Amino acid sequence: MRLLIIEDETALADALAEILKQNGYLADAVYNGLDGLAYIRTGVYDLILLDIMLPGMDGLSVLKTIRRERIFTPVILLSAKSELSDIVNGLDAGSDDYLPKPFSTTELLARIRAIARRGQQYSEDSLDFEDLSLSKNTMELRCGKNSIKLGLKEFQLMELFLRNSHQVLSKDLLLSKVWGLDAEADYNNLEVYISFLRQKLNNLGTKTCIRTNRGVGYSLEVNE
Amino acid sequence: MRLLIIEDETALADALAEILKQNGYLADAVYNGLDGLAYIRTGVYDLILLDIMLPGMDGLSVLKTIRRERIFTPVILLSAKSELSDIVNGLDAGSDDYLPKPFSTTELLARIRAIARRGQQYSEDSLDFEDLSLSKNTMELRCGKNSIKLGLKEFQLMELFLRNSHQVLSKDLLLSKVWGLDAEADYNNLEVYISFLRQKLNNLGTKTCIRTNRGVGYSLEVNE
DNA sequence: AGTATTTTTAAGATTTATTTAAGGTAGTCA
DNA sequence: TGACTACCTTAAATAAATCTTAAAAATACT
Repeated sequence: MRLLIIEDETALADALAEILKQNGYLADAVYNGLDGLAYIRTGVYDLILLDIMLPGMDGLSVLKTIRRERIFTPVILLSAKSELSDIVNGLDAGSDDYLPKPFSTTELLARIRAIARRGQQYSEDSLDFEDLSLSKNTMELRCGKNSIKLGLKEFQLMELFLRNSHQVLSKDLLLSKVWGLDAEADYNNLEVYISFLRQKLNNLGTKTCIRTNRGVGYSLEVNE
Repeated sequence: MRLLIIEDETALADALAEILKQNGYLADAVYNGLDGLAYIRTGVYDLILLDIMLPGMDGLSVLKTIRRERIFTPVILLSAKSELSDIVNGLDAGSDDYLPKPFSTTELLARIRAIARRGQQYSEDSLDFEDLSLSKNTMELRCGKNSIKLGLKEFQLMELFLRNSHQVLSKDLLLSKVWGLDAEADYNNLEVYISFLRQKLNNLGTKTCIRTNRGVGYSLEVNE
Protein backbone atom coordinates (compact mmCIF):
# COMPACT_ATOMS: atom_id res chain seq x y z
CA MET A 1 0.00 0.00 0.00
CA ARG A 2 1.65 3.18 -1.24
CA LEU A 3 0.49 6.62 -0.16
CA LEU A 4 1.22 10.12 -1.43
CA ILE A 5 1.08 13.11 0.87
CA ILE A 6 0.61 16.55 -0.75
CA GLU A 7 1.02 19.18 1.93
CA ASP A 8 2.95 22.43 1.92
CA GLU A 9 3.81 22.50 5.59
CA THR A 10 6.93 20.41 5.17
CA ALA A 11 7.19 19.55 8.85
CA LEU A 12 3.67 18.16 8.90
CA ALA A 13 4.12 16.34 5.62
CA ASP A 14 7.28 14.64 6.79
CA ALA A 15 5.78 13.79 10.16
CA LEU A 16 2.83 12.16 8.43
CA ALA A 17 5.11 10.19 6.14
CA GLU A 18 7.02 9.00 9.18
CA ILE A 19 3.88 7.90 11.01
CA LEU A 20 2.55 6.10 7.99
CA LYS A 21 5.81 4.27 7.45
CA GLN A 22 5.77 3.17 11.07
CA ASN A 23 2.36 1.71 10.37
CA GLY A 24 3.48 -0.44 7.53
CA TYR A 25 2.69 1.79 4.57
CA LEU A 26 4.98 3.16 1.93
CA ALA A 27 4.66 6.93 1.92
CA ASP A 28 6.07 9.79 -0.13
CA ALA A 29 5.60 13.49 0.52
CA VAL A 30 5.61 16.43 -1.89
CA TYR A 31 5.11 20.05 -0.95
CA ASN A 32 3.12 21.67 -3.75
CA GLY A 33 0.30 20.94 -6.12
CA LEU A 34 2.23 20.65 -9.35
CA ASP A 35 4.67 18.13 -7.97
CA GLY A 36 1.70 16.31 -6.51
CA LEU A 37 0.02 16.11 -9.87
CA ALA A 38 3.16 14.74 -11.49
CA TYR A 39 3.54 12.11 -8.78
CA ILE A 40 -0.10 11.07 -8.98
CA ARG A 41 0.16 10.57 -12.73
CA THR A 42 2.81 7.89 -12.24
CA GLY A 43 -0.12 5.75 -11.15
CA VAL A 44 1.79 3.92 -8.43
CA TYR A 45 -0.20 5.31 -5.50
CA ASP A 46 -3.11 3.57 -3.81
CA LEU A 47 -4.27 6.57 -1.82
CA ILE A 48 -3.61 10.31 -1.77
CA LEU A 49 -3.71 12.66 1.22
CA LEU A 50 -4.33 16.07 -0.27
CA ASP A 51 -4.19 19.40 1.51
CA ILE A 52 -6.60 22.00 0.15
CA MET A 53 -4.45 25.08 0.63
CA LEU A 54 -1.29 24.70 -1.44
CA PRO A 55 1.09 27.09 -3.19
CA GLY A 56 0.92 27.19 -6.97
CA MET A 57 -1.89 24.82 -7.72
CA ASP A 58 -4.38 24.32 -4.89
CA GLY A 59 -5.66 20.94 -3.76
CA LEU A 60 -9.09 21.23 -5.28
CA SER A 61 -7.63 21.99 -8.70
CA VAL A 62 -5.38 18.98 -8.39
CA LEU A 63 -8.37 16.85 -7.49
CA LYS A 64 -10.49 18.15 -10.34
CA THR A 65 -7.66 17.71 -12.79
CA ILE A 66 -6.98 14.08 -12.00
CA ARG A 67 -10.64 13.18 -11.98
CA ARG A 68 -11.02 14.79 -15.37
CA GLU A 69 -8.17 12.57 -16.50
CA ARG A 70 -10.15 9.56 -15.23
CA ILE A 71 -7.69 8.86 -12.48
CA PHE A 72 -9.78 7.41 -9.68
CA THR A 73 -7.17 6.89 -7.02
CA PRO A 74 -8.93 7.47 -3.67
CA VAL A 75 -8.30 10.90 -2.15
CA ILE A 76 -8.65 12.07 1.43
CA LEU A 77 -8.83 15.87 1.65
CA LEU A 78 -7.09 17.59 4.53
CA SER A 79 -8.53 20.94 5.44
CA ALA A 80 -8.21 23.59 8.09
CA LYS A 81 -11.46 24.57 9.79
CA SER A 82 -11.63 27.87 7.94
CA GLU A 83 -11.75 26.03 4.65
CA LEU A 84 -14.75 23.96 5.71
CA SER A 85 -16.85 25.32 2.88
CA ASP A 86 -14.32 23.96 0.44
CA ILE A 87 -15.31 20.52 1.56
CA VAL A 88 -18.50 20.86 -0.39
CA ASN A 89 -16.50 21.50 -3.51
CA GLY A 90 -14.06 18.78 -2.61
CA LEU A 91 -16.73 16.19 -2.32
CA ASP A 92 -18.20 17.40 -5.59
CA ALA A 93 -14.86 17.14 -7.26
CA GLY A 94 -14.62 13.52 -6.26
CA SER A 95 -12.80 13.19 -2.98
CA ASP A 96 -13.61 10.07 -1.03
CA ASP A 97 -13.31 11.51 2.40
CA TYR A 98 -12.17 14.58 4.25
CA LEU A 99 -10.37 15.11 7.48
CA PRO A 100 -10.53 18.49 9.20
CA LYS A 101 -7.30 19.66 10.81
CA PRO A 102 -6.23 19.12 13.43
CA PHE A 103 -6.78 15.38 13.33
CA SER A 104 -5.42 12.55 15.43
CA THR A 105 -3.17 9.97 13.86
CA THR A 106 -5.50 7.26 15.08
CA GLU A 107 -8.29 8.82 13.13
CA LEU A 108 -6.18 9.22 10.02
CA LEU A 109 -5.09 5.60 10.17
CA ALA A 110 -8.67 4.44 10.61
CA ARG A 111 -9.78 6.40 7.57
CA ILE A 112 -6.94 5.01 5.52
CA ARG A 113 -7.86 1.49 6.51
CA ALA A 114 -11.48 2.18 5.63
CA ILE A 115 -10.57 3.44 2.19
CA ALA A 116 -8.15 0.61 1.59
CA ARG A 117 -10.83 -1.90 2.45
CA ARG A 118 -13.29 -0.31 0.10
CA GLY A 119 -10.81 -0.63 -2.75
CA GLN A 120 -10.52 -4.32 -2.16
CA GLN A 121 -14.25 -4.85 -2.35
CA TYR A 122 -14.25 -4.40 -6.06
CA SER A 123 -11.50 -6.88 -6.73
CA GLU A 124 -12.08 -10.56 -7.41
CA ASP A 125 -12.13 -12.82 -4.44
CA SER A 126 -10.35 -15.77 -5.94
CA LEU A 127 -7.08 -16.33 -7.75
CA ASP A 128 -6.96 -19.39 -10.02
CA PHE A 129 -4.47 -21.57 -11.83
CA GLU A 130 -5.30 -24.95 -13.35
CA ASP A 131 -7.22 -26.92 -10.69
CA LEU A 132 -6.23 -24.54 -7.88
CA SER A 133 -8.27 -21.69 -6.48
CA LEU A 134 -7.19 -19.40 -3.67
CA SER A 135 -9.83 -17.36 -1.84
CA LYS A 136 -8.48 -14.00 -0.77
CA ASN A 137 -11.30 -13.65 1.71
CA THR A 138 -10.90 -16.86 3.66
CA MET A 139 -7.28 -17.61 2.75
CA GLU A 140 -8.37 -21.10 1.76
CA LEU A 141 -6.74 -23.02 -1.05
CA ARG A 142 -9.13 -25.26 -2.93
CA CYS A 143 -8.70 -28.07 -5.42
CA GLY A 144 -11.96 -29.65 -6.51
CA LYS A 145 -13.85 -30.59 -3.38
CA ASN A 146 -10.83 -30.45 -1.10
CA SER A 147 -9.78 -27.28 0.56
CA ILE A 148 -7.23 -26.32 3.15
CA LYS A 149 -6.59 -23.23 5.21
CA LEU A 150 -3.34 -21.35 4.68
CA GLY A 151 -1.46 -19.29 7.23
CA LEU A 152 -0.59 -15.70 6.37
CA LYS A 153 2.86 -16.35 4.94
CA GLU A 154 1.71 -19.44 3.07
CA PHE A 155 -1.10 -17.37 1.63
CA GLN A 156 1.15 -14.53 0.52
CA LEU A 157 3.54 -16.95 -1.14
CA MET A 158 0.76 -18.82 -2.89
CA GLU A 159 -0.69 -15.52 -4.07
CA LEU A 160 2.61 -14.64 -5.72
CA PHE A 161 2.83 -18.03 -7.40
CA LEU A 162 -0.73 -17.84 -8.69
CA ARG A 163 -0.24 -14.33 -10.03
CA ASN A 164 2.98 -15.39 -11.75
CA SER A 165 2.48 -19.00 -12.77
CA HIS A 166 5.14 -20.59 -15.00
CA GLN A 167 7.51 -17.80 -14.03
CA VAL A 168 10.55 -18.42 -11.92
CA LEU A 169 10.43 -16.24 -8.81
CA SER A 170 13.80 -15.73 -7.17
CA LYS A 171 14.26 -16.41 -3.50
CA ASP A 172 15.26 -12.82 -2.95
CA LEU A 173 12.09 -11.60 -4.60
CA LEU A 174 9.89 -13.93 -2.56
CA LEU A 175 11.67 -13.02 0.66
CA SER A 176 11.34 -9.31 0.06
CA LYS A 177 7.67 -9.52 -0.93
CA VAL A 178 6.59 -11.77 1.91
CA TRP A 179 9.00 -10.99 4.72
CA GLY A 180 9.71 -7.40 3.72
CA LEU A 181 12.69 -5.65 2.21
CA ASP A 182 14.53 -5.12 5.43
CA ALA A 183 13.67 -8.48 6.90
CA GLU A 184 16.24 -10.58 8.66
CA ALA A 185 14.84 -13.82 7.33
CA ASP A 186 17.25 -16.10 5.50
CA TYR A 187 16.66 -18.54 2.66
CA ASN A 188 15.88 -21.31 5.08
CA ASN A 189 12.73 -19.52 6.25
CA LEU A 190 11.50 -19.51 2.70
CA GLU A 191 12.53 -23.11 2.15
CA VAL A 192 10.58 -24.18 5.20
CA TYR A 193 7.47 -22.48 3.87
CA ILE A 194 7.92 -23.95 0.41
CA SER A 195 8.03 -27.29 2.14
CA PHE A 196 4.81 -26.51 4.05
CA LEU A 197 3.10 -25.48 0.84
CA ARG A 198 4.22 -28.59 -1.03
CA GLN A 199 2.78 -30.77 1.71
CA LYS A 200 -0.54 -28.95 1.47
CA LEU A 201 -0.56 -29.15 -2.31
CA ASN A 202 0.03 -32.87 -1.97
CA ASN A 203 -2.84 -33.30 0.45
CA LEU A 204 -5.12 -31.45 -1.94
CA GLY A 205 -4.22 -33.83 -4.73
CA THR A 206 -3.62 -31.08 -7.25
CA LYS A 207 -1.90 -31.64 -10.56
CA THR A 208 0.22 -28.55 -10.03
CA CYS A 209 3.47 -28.32 -8.12
CA ILE A 210 6.12 -25.87 -7.00
CA ARG A 211 9.25 -26.60 -9.02
CA THR A 212 12.73 -25.83 -7.76
CA ASN A 213 14.93 -24.03 -10.25
CA ARG A 214 18.27 -24.62 -8.68
CA GLY A 215 20.28 -21.49 -8.11
CA VAL A 216 17.42 -19.33 -9.32
CA GLY A 217 14.18 -19.78 -7.46
CA TYR A 218 10.79 -21.47 -7.60
CA SER A 219 7.94 -21.64 -10.08
CA LEU A 220 4.39 -22.94 -10.08
CA GLU A 221 3.89 -25.51 -12.82
CA VAL A 222 1.73 -28.38 -13.95
CA ASN A 223 3.07 -31.82 -13.02
CA GLU A 224 5.23 -33.92 -15.38
CA MET B 1 -35.99 9.91 -5.27
CA ARG B 2 -36.28 12.90 -3.00
CA LEU B 3 -34.31 13.22 0.22
CA LEU B 4 -34.57 15.50 3.21
CA ILE B 5 -31.55 16.38 5.31
CA ILE B 6 -32.19 17.63 8.84
CA GLU B 7 -28.88 18.78 10.30
CA ASP B 8 -27.96 21.91 12.22
CA GLU B 9 -24.39 22.22 11.02
CA THR B 10 -25.32 24.14 7.93
CA ALA B 11 -22.01 23.55 6.18
CA LEU B 12 -22.38 19.81 6.54
CA ALA B 13 -26.05 19.89 5.62
CA ASP B 14 -25.36 21.81 2.44
CA ALA B 15 -22.39 19.64 1.59
CA LEU B 16 -24.55 16.54 1.92
CA ALA B 17 -27.27 18.04 -0.25
CA GLU B 18 -24.68 18.88 -2.87
CA ILE B 19 -23.26 15.37 -2.89
CA LEU B 20 -26.67 13.79 -3.12
CA LYS B 21 -27.65 16.02 -6.03
CA GLN B 22 -24.40 15.09 -7.68
CA ASN B 23 -25.49 11.49 -7.37
CA GLY B 24 -28.83 11.92 -9.00
CA TYR B 25 -31.08 12.52 -6.02
CA LEU B 26 -33.25 15.48 -5.22
CA ALA B 27 -32.23 16.84 -1.85
CA ASP B 28 -33.38 19.57 0.50
CA ALA B 29 -31.75 20.65 3.71
CA VAL B 30 -33.27 22.19 6.82
CA TYR B 31 -31.39 23.15 9.93
CA ASN B 32 -33.68 22.41 12.87
CA GLY B 33 -36.16 19.86 14.07
CA LEU B 34 -39.35 21.86 13.75
CA ASP B 35 -38.69 22.80 10.15
CA GLY B 36 -37.80 19.19 9.54
CA LEU B 37 -41.11 18.01 10.93
CA ALA B 38 -43.00 20.44 8.74
CA TYR B 39 -41.13 19.34 5.65
CA ILE B 40 -41.65 15.65 6.43
CA ARG B 41 -45.38 16.16 6.80
CA THR B 42 -45.61 17.30 3.21
CA GLY B 43 -45.13 13.62 2.44
CA VAL B 44 -42.99 14.22 -0.63
CA TYR B 45 -39.79 12.68 0.71
CA ASP B 46 -38.65 9.13 0.10
CA LEU B 47 -35.91 9.14 2.68
CA ILE B 48 -34.84 11.32 5.60
CA LEU B 49 -31.33 11.87 6.94
CA LEU B 50 -31.86 12.96 10.50
CA ASP B 51 -29.26 14.29 12.89
CA ILE B 52 -29.92 13.44 16.52
CA MET B 53 -28.63 16.62 18.11
CA LEU B 54 -30.71 19.52 16.86
CA PRO B 55 -31.75 22.88 18.25
CA GLY B 56 -35.39 23.23 19.25
CA MET B 57 -36.73 19.76 18.71
CA ASP B 58 -34.15 16.97 18.75
CA GLY B 59 -33.95 14.23 16.15
CA LEU B 60 -35.38 11.46 18.26
CA SER B 61 -38.44 13.51 19.09
CA VAL B 62 -38.95 14.21 15.42
CA LEU B 63 -38.68 10.52 14.67
CA LYS B 64 -41.08 9.50 17.43
CA THR B 65 -43.53 12.15 16.38
CA ILE B 66 -43.74 11.12 12.76
CA ARG B 67 -44.00 7.44 13.58
CA ARG B 68 -46.84 8.23 15.97
CA GLU B 69 -48.49 9.96 13.06
CA ARG B 70 -48.09 6.74 11.05
CA ILE B 71 -45.63 8.31 8.68
CA PHE B 72 -43.30 5.51 7.73
CA THR B 73 -40.84 7.30 5.50
CA PRO B 74 -37.46 5.55 5.99
CA VAL B 75 -35.05 7.40 8.27
CA ILE B 76 -31.29 7.19 8.57
CA LEU B 77 -30.09 8.60 11.87
CA LEU B 78 -26.85 10.57 11.92
CA SER B 79 -25.12 10.59 15.28
CA ALA B 80 -21.90 11.83 16.78
CA LYS B 81 -19.99 9.35 18.84
CA SER B 82 -21.09 10.85 22.11
CA GLU B 83 -24.69 10.25 21.18
CA LEU B 84 -24.09 6.62 20.38
CA SER B 85 -26.35 5.43 23.15
CA ASP B 86 -29.22 7.25 21.52
CA ILE B 87 -29.05 4.70 18.75
CA VAL B 88 -30.85 2.20 20.93
CA ASN B 89 -33.67 4.64 21.35
CA GLY B 90 -33.51 5.51 17.70
CA LEU B 91 -33.99 1.93 16.69
CA ASP B 92 -36.85 1.63 19.13
CA ALA B 93 -38.43 4.74 17.73
CA GLY B 94 -38.35 3.28 14.25
CA SER B 95 -35.25 4.41 12.44
CA ASP B 96 -34.19 2.20 9.58
CA ASP B 97 -30.52 2.70 9.84
CA TYR B 98 -27.95 4.80 11.61
CA LEU B 99 -24.63 6.25 10.59
CA PRO B 100 -22.13 7.37 13.20
CA LYS B 101 -20.23 10.55 12.39
CA PRO B 102 -17.82 10.96 10.83
CA PHE B 103 -18.87 8.90 7.86
CA SER B 104 -17.59 8.72 4.32
CA THR B 105 -19.74 9.79 1.43
CA THR B 106 -19.35 6.40 -0.18
CA GLU B 107 -20.76 4.78 2.90
CA LEU B 108 -23.69 7.19 3.04
CA LEU B 109 -24.52 6.58 -0.60
CA ALA B 110 -24.35 2.84 -0.08
CA ARG B 111 -26.79 3.05 2.82
CA ILE B 112 -29.16 5.18 0.81
CA ARG B 113 -29.09 2.71 -2.05
CA ALA B 114 -29.72 -0.11 0.39
CA ILE B 115 -32.75 1.63 1.82
CA ALA B 116 -34.01 2.60 -1.61
CA ARG B 117 -33.79 -1.02 -2.72
CA ARG B 118 -35.86 -2.07 0.23
CA GLY B 119 -38.54 0.16 -1.11
CA GLN B 120 -40.97 2.36 0.66
CA GLN B 121 -42.03 -0.13 3.22
CA TYR B 122 -41.21 0.26 6.84
CA SER B 123 -38.22 -1.99 7.20
CA GLU B 124 -38.32 -5.59 8.35
CA ASP B 125 -37.93 -6.02 12.03
CA SER B 126 -35.87 -9.18 11.99
CA LEU B 127 -32.64 -10.31 10.44
CA ASP B 128 -32.27 -14.06 9.95
CA PHE B 129 -29.65 -16.68 9.26
CA GLU B 130 -30.22 -20.41 9.64
CA ASP B 131 -31.88 -20.92 13.03
CA LEU B 132 -31.03 -17.43 14.26
CA SER B 133 -33.27 -14.39 14.23
CA LEU B 134 -32.35 -10.95 15.49
CA SER B 135 -35.08 -8.44 16.27
CA LYS B 136 -34.08 -4.85 15.55
CA ASN B 137 -36.73 -3.49 17.87
CA THR B 138 -36.08 -5.47 21.00
CA MET B 139 -32.44 -6.30 20.22
CA GLU B 140 -33.24 -9.88 21.10
CA LEU B 141 -31.51 -12.80 19.48
CA ARG B 142 -33.74 -15.84 19.07
CA CYS B 143 -33.13 -19.48 18.26
CA GLY B 144 -36.25 -21.63 18.30
CA LYS B 145 -37.98 -21.06 21.62
CA ASN B 146 -34.92 -19.60 23.33
CA SER B 147 -34.11 -15.95 23.16
CA ILE B 148 -31.63 -13.65 24.79
CA LYS B 149 -31.21 -9.90 25.03
CA LEU B 150 -28.14 -8.31 23.44
CA GLY B 151 -26.38 -5.13 24.49
CA LEU B 152 -25.84 -2.39 21.90
CA LYS B 153 -22.41 -3.47 20.79
CA GLU B 154 -23.36 -7.14 20.77
CA PHE B 155 -26.35 -6.20 18.66
CA GLN B 156 -24.37 -4.16 16.17
CA LEU B 157 -21.83 -6.92 15.78
CA MET B 158 -24.47 -9.58 15.35
CA GLU B 159 -26.22 -7.41 12.80
CA LEU B 160 -23.06 -7.23 10.74
CA PHE B 161 -22.58 -10.98 10.93
CA LEU B 162 -26.16 -11.66 9.94
CA ARG B 163 -26.01 -9.27 7.01
CA ASN B 164 -22.74 -10.83 5.83
CA SER B 165 -22.92 -14.50 6.74
CA HIS B 166 -20.17 -16.77 5.41
CA GLN B 167 -17.99 -13.75 4.75
CA VAL B 168 -14.89 -13.00 6.72
CA LEU B 169 -15.21 -9.59 8.33
CA SER B 170 -11.86 -8.12 9.29
CA LYS B 171 -11.25 -6.85 12.78
CA ASP B 172 -10.62 -3.39 11.40
CA LEU B 173 -13.92 -3.41 9.59
CA LEU B 174 -15.83 -4.56 12.66
CA LEU B 175 -14.09 -2.04 14.88
CA SER B 176 -14.77 0.84 12.53
CA LYS B 177 -18.42 -0.09 12.02
CA VAL B 178 -19.23 -0.71 15.66
CA TRP B 179 -16.85 1.53 17.57
CA GLY B 180 -16.62 4.23 14.89
CA LEU B 181 -14.05 5.25 12.32
CA ASP B 182 -11.96 7.21 14.75
CA ALA B 183 -12.32 4.77 17.58
CA GLU B 184 -9.68 4.29 20.19
CA ALA B 185 -10.72 0.74 20.82
CA ASP B 186 -8.17 -1.98 20.26
CA TYR B 187 -8.57 -5.55 19.07
CA ASN B 188 -9.06 -6.80 22.58
CA ASN B 189 -12.34 -4.89 22.89
CA LEU B 190 -13.63 -6.72 19.89
CA GLU B 191 -12.28 -10.03 21.10
CA VAL B 192 -14.08 -9.61 24.38
CA TYR B 193 -17.34 -9.00 22.58
CA ILE B 194 -16.81 -11.94 20.27
CA SER B 195 -16.37 -13.99 23.40
CA PHE B 196 -19.61 -12.60 24.86
CA LEU B 197 -21.49 -13.38 21.67
CA ARG B 198 -20.12 -16.90 21.50
CA GLN B 199 -21.29 -17.57 25.04
CA LYS B 200 -24.77 -16.34 24.15
CA LEU B 201 -24.84 -18.35 20.94
CA ASN B 202 -23.90 -21.38 22.99
CA ASN B 203 -26.65 -20.76 25.51
CA LEU B 204 -29.16 -20.46 22.70
CA GLY B 205 -28.12 -23.84 21.37
CA THR B 206 -27.82 -22.63 17.80
CA LYS B 207 -26.14 -24.63 15.09
CA THR B 208 -24.30 -21.54 13.92
CA CYS B 209 -21.02 -20.22 15.24
CA ILE B 210 -18.56 -17.36 14.87
CA ARG B 211 -15.43 -18.72 13.30
CA THR B 212 -12.00 -17.19 13.85
CA ASN B 213 -9.96 -16.66 10.72
CA ARG B 214 -6.62 -16.04 12.31
CA GLY B 215 -4.84 -13.00 11.05
CA VAL B 216 -7.92 -11.87 9.17
CA GLY B 217 -11.14 -11.66 11.13
CA TYR B 218 -14.34 -13.50 11.97
CA SER B 219 -17.19 -15.07 10.03
CA LEU B 220 -20.61 -16.43 10.88
CA GLU B 221 -20.93 -20.05 9.78
CA VAL B 222 -22.90 -23.22 10.33
CA ASN B 223 -21.23 -25.67 12.70
CA GLU B 224 -18.96 -28.46 11.40
C1' DA C 1 -28.63 8.63 44.94
C1' DG C 2 -28.38 3.75 44.41
C1' DT C 3 -28.75 -0.24 41.47
C1' DA C 4 -28.31 -2.61 37.23
C1' DT C 5 -26.26 -2.91 32.93
C1' DT C 6 -22.84 -2.13 29.54
C1' DT C 7 -18.21 -1.22 28.27
C1' DT C 8 -13.34 -1.07 29.03
C1' DT C 9 -9.15 -2.70 30.86
C1' DA C 10 -5.91 -5.97 32.11
C1' DA C 11 -3.69 -10.27 32.87
C1' DG C 12 -2.94 -15.13 32.29
C1' DA C 13 -3.98 -19.22 29.53
C1' DT C 14 -4.22 -21.23 25.16
C1' DT C 15 -3.72 -21.88 20.50
C1' DT C 16 -1.40 -21.18 16.22
C1' DA C 17 2.23 -19.17 13.32
C1' DT C 18 6.98 -18.49 12.62
C1' DT C 19 11.81 -19.11 13.37
C1' DT C 20 15.70 -21.76 14.44
C1' DA C 21 18.62 -25.44 14.02
C1' DA C 22 20.34 -29.79 12.78
C1' DG C 23 20.86 -33.66 9.83
C1' DG C 24 19.69 -35.50 5.37
C1' DT C 25 19.39 -35.49 0.12
C1' DA C 26 20.73 -34.47 -4.31
C1' DG C 27 22.74 -31.93 -8.01
C1' DT C 28 27.46 -30.02 -9.77
C1' DC C 29 31.95 -30.04 -11.04
C1' DA C 30 36.94 -30.85 -10.72
C1' DT D 1 34.56 -40.29 -7.02
C1' DG D 2 34.41 -37.06 -3.49
C1' DA D 3 33.97 -32.51 -2.00
C1' DC D 4 31.09 -28.73 -2.34
C1' DT D 5 26.93 -26.32 -2.41
C1' DA D 6 22.15 -25.65 -2.63
C1' DC D 7 18.17 -27.39 -1.04
C1' DC D 8 14.77 -30.29 1.81
C1' DT D 9 12.54 -31.90 5.95
C1' DT D 10 11.46 -32.20 10.61
C1' DA D 11 11.08 -31.22 15.35
C1' DA D 12 11.65 -28.14 18.95
C1' DA D 13 11.85 -23.40 20.55
C1' DT D 14 10.05 -18.93 20.27
C1' DA D 15 6.85 -15.41 19.19
C1' DA D 16 2.47 -13.69 18.18
C1' DA D 17 -2.47 -13.76 17.98
C1' DT D 18 -6.47 -14.85 20.21
C1' DC D 19 -9.49 -16.38 24.11
C1' DT D 20 -11.33 -16.03 28.54
C1' DT D 21 -12.20 -14.17 32.82
C1' DA D 22 -12.65 -10.96 36.37
C1' DA D 23 -12.72 -6.65 38.04
C1' DA D 24 -12.90 -1.58 37.33
C1' DA D 25 -15.09 2.20 35.10
C1' DA D 26 -18.66 4.30 32.72
C1' DT D 27 -23.36 4.68 31.64
C1' DA D 28 -28.26 4.04 31.98
C1' DC D 29 -32.35 3.18 34.83
C1' DT D 30 -35.62 3.88 38.72
